[in-house]
Amino acid sequence: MKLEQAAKQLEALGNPTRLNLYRTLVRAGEAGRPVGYLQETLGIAASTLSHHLHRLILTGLVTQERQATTLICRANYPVMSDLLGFLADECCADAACSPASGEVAA
Amino acid sequence: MKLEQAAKQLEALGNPTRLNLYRTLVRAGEAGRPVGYLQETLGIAASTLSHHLHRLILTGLVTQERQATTLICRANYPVMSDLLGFLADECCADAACSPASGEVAA
DNA sequence: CCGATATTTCGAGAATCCTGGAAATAGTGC
DNA sequence: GCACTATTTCCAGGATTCTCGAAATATCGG
Repeated sequence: MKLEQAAKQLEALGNPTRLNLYRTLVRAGEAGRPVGYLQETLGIAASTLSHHLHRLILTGLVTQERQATTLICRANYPVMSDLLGFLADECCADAACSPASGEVAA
Repeated sequence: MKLEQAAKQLEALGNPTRLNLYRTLVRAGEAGRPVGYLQETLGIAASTLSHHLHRLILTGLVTQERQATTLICRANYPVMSDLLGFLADECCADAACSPASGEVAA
């Protein structure tokens, strides 16, 4: 079910700490950010950060790559793009909501 | 804080029942749907629906209007549009993410 | 192999959420 | 005002979340 997955991703972003975390990663771009850097920047316990990071990774919104002892985290753009696509398609909120995909009212 | 509000709205949508509910309202368009209709369609207890509806209304994603004894619920497009705007602006996930708003990496 | 650094897992407490039934409230029509 | 329908509020139980500290794990440099 696509809806279930979208809900999970929205829920993952629906927490101030995680949304802030995700935003930080998006702004970091392709370079990504090490976990330790994020921990200092966000000012939360390492275990707490690990927990939130895990949730974002589970939904696919964030990926990790190991570089020696540090883990680099990156925002996974395509997944977010998919999510926005779902919202536009299923829950279109724009005035330009054309009846392109799926019956509008049956 | 805009981030706090965005997180609240994302959290409101981050539940399968509520996302489905919201989608139903979006598809209903300007006509909206009465609470009772939603309750039958979604197949959940009236009190449960009322609870979820309340959350969506608190975040501004849904509005209600009374028509005699029934309450008509409608998706509040501008709020969703604002939310998508925030995501595009702060957490841009598109390849076309230009460095228009805010420093990209400082 | 050992010490050092980076990160996760474990355990736990407080808070919040989700769900539904029962009772209360709001509004209508007579 | 009264019966009636539509909806919300109250209550409660079970599940999940959020947060952190302490301990465990992983990787590197020597």
